Amino acid sequence: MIRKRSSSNILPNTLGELELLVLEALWQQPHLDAKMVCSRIPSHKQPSLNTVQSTLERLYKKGLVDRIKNGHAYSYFTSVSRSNLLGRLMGDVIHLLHDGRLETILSSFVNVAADLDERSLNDLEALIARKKRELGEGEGER
Amino acid sequence: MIRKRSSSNILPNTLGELELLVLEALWQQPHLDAKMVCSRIPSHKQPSLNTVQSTLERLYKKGLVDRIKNGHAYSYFTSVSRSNLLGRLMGDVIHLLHDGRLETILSSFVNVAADLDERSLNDLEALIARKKRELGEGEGER
DNA sequence: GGAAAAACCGGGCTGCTGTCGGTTTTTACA
DNA sequence: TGTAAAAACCGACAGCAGCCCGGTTTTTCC
Repeated sequence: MIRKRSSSNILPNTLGELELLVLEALWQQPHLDAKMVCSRIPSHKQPSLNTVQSTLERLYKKGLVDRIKNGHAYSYFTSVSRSNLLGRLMGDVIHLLHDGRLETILSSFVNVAADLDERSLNDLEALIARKKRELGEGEGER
Repeated sequence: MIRKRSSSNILPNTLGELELLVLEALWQQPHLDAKMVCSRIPSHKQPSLNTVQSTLERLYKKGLVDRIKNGHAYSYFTSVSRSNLLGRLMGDVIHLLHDGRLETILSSFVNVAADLDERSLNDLEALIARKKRELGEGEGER
């Protein structure tokens, strides 16, 4: 019997359902204390205050929220923006599965974006154009 | 005590480390039996044959690999391409975190792609152009 | 100093993956 | 055809992460 290492989800620390709801609440309205966060969870899945506190604690340890003592209670706020987190998770997924060929990544993304209408594609083009400009200016950086 | 629902990772069925290694092996060389898959796992984390079999079974239930009886043993092969899976996972992440504004999604992605050089951006542009053309043709569909 | 509120601690439960051992079924071959 | 090897199948346990909360301690604020 060896039975040494175990588990290990390849995307480290994926989000749980409640964790997401909590983040959602804090993105919508930063600087809430645990009680406030709790009251902003959709009523049909209202957990207890303690549960919310556990969750906030875990998010804090993960670095997704930060907090400051505000009088008697902690005041929580997200330390990453929504698009920031989205980018991070996409980065994880990509890193996990890319095979070195950019084509793979790009076409996957464009297919994901396939549901999007034409305007979205235009938006994407605009963003790319901007990125290219930045790339051109900043040359030797990074 | 209520203690009803529990857990629920918001991204359902994320991949484990071994699962990924197995998929990797099958992408590289489809139609392997369990033994073959096992032998293609990097030696520093060689699991037992049974472990690999369990993993294949789980991947099968998840619909990520398929198999056919080939003589005495099953022959396994992936039922999703790498870029397909990548797209699916990205879709999950996006679905999880998008806020309705496309800008959020797109800018996240482009930032992820920030590491990419100019040629990548050109590739992406080309893909978008193609997508737009498809969109133009297929009009009233979907 | 005492009550109320918040933080903290610890523990139970679930679901998922990794890890196999042991048993049954199938195959192949002598 | 009978038997040994190989593969599938079954079931079990460990570990971890997330959910869920009751109870205790600490802090605050009159």
